[in-house]
Amino acid sequence: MTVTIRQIAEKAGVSRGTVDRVLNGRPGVKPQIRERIMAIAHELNYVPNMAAKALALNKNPVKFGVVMPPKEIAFFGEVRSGITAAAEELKDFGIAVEYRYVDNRRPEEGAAAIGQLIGEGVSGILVSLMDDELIRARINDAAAQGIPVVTFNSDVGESKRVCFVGQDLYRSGQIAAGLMRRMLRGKARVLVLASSMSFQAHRSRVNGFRDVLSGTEMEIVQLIQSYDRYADTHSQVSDALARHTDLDGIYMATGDVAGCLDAVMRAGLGGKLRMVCNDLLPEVEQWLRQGLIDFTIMQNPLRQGYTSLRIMYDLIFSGKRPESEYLYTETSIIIPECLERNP
Amino acid sequence: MTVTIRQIAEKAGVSRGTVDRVLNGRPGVKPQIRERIMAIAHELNYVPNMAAKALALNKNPVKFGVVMPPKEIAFFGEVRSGITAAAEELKDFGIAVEYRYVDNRRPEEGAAAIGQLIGEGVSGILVSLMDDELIRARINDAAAQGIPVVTFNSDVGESKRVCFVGQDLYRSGQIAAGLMRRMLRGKARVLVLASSMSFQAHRSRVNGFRDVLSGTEMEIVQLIQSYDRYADTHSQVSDALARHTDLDGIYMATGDVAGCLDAVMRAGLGGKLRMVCNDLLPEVEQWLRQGLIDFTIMQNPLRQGYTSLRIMYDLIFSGKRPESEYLYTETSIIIPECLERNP
DNA sequence: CTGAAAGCGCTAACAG
DNA sequence: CTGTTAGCGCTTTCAG
Repeated sequence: MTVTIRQIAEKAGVSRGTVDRVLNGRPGVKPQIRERIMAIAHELNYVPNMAAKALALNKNPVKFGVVMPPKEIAFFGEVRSGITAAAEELKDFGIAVEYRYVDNRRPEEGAAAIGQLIGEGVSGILVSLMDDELIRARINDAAAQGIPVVTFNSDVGESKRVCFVGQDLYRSGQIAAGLMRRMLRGKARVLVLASSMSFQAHRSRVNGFRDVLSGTEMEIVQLIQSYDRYADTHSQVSDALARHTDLDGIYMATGDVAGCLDAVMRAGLGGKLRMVCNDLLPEVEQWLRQGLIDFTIMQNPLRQGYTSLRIMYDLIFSGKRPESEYLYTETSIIIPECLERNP
Repeated sequence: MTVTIRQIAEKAGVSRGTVDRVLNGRPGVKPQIRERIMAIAHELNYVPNMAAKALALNKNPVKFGVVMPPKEIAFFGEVRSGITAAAEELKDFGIAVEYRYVDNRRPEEGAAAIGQLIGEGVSGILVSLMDDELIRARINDAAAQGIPVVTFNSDVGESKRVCFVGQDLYRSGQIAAGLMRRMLRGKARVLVLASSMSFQAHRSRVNGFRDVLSGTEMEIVQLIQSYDRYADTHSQVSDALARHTDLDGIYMATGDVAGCLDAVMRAGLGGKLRMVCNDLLPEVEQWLRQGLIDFTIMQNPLRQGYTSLRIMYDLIFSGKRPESEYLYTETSIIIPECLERNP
């Protein structure tokens, strides 16, 4: 029924060892034989048996490296749980995972970590780091040595990574707009808050939001960039609230949610404006429950972690390349009723 | 590092074969020895190696049975995809899956299918059938013979199934109420549509909805039960619309969405009432896009299928019982912006 | 009731 | 460059 390496060997008139070499791209086989074996494998529709592979690899498991921000940051803790969940499932299947936690504000740290992992002979690397020249260079180094890299949660654009696993930011902007529309029917005026439009990643959400609203009577009265700084956010939002007294809602695409909310409260507008933000930081959960924020749009950090490791596993063990360069994890709409713990 | 069956054997002064018998509850070992081996296994913290198990089982894989409505029903097609996805991942790990598609309106068919699978010697059964006495009896038969049963998507209450994998219906009702509140602030009057309140499953959603609204100024003006019949739904909703001219929204907990929507359209109220329903049938997708329905609350059929098979696998292969009797899959809030296929 | 041995499909180390 | 061999940890005969 299922075709094995041995059958290929017999049909090709060579030994299992040789077939193994060919199938795993190891050196030291005459090109002719190599081709013949490949042809036969193809013809017979050979699919390697994972269990057997795993068992044989048991002694020196394949090592994967992970470089990410410290797991103490709540969000990344979740991501890591996803990775460990996948690792747990695959524990018996010949893999080991090596984590490196780095300060994401210091690209040289991340780059160094990647370099180290390459040195240690890992077979693949998962990377969640800022989009920086140093990082990109190391990713390309790895790729050049045949070590696949998968970026997760935040992509490193233009690099030679195999794929990116994370949120579709543009879509999350679209969804935010859809929610606003459903709350504010017809003519309405909204404020948009972003940390900075100069990064592609930050722009995407705003673009998604804008594109959906462009077909409606709703209007974006102002776009605030406050670089994630509380004081900056607070003062800019306060100004905007004073200027646009007829405001109906605020979309916090990125940036400091606390600064924005405090400004709204101080202006005595708590609960009067429709507010949509992203992710589920503890403060946000509070505000959601209090009705100060209406919706938050969430990434699924757990699945981001889980998926990235599985992708890497499938890539290394079955040579299965991901279906697309961008693997978007679901983004979900959250209201407090989603969070209740029911009996 | 990792402890093997052989180490246990050595420590106990018996052969690997005996240890295997004990660890897998096979008969034919003296109670004393059995206990001693168990003790040592415990002490050494033995965890079986899945890959090895799988490989050894390769010749006669463990068979799982699945009894469910025909996969031609869109929803169940999705569920099945989840099951096959899990089966695919586990293909090399010593399992095979046998499907039986039955007409869910005829419990005797389902019961017969379960009986057959038991006869064929499956090691576990996944069941998605109506909550009926015949089904319950067969599930209990299986359980009595030591064959674990997992129900998915729709539970069979009071049966000896190991656990249920599916949606938290009460919560989906809560979420619906939460969405209504966000669209209709303050005083508002809503209609609730259900197919029948005499089944626990159908009641749950309505209860969740009602419980959330009970703390607010919103009011349920009427609860319609129309038993999933189009004509019935259409006429009852039409009547209700005529009677309650100040209606603000409709929650379709279960029941015939088409009948309800047609009545609303005919009354000239298309787009004027806030509407929330469940699941994503093709018609619903249409109406969502047209703005006739505001939100739909979705189960994740794919994950329901995937999870049930994994649960069964873990149960059989590692003896790991699920954490709870109820394994709820995420329920997500859908607006058309969630469905756009972006470039 | 228990032990010994063969084998699941693949890899790796050592010979040739 | 290629073949041979000895496992990986567990299950499953077949003897005893």
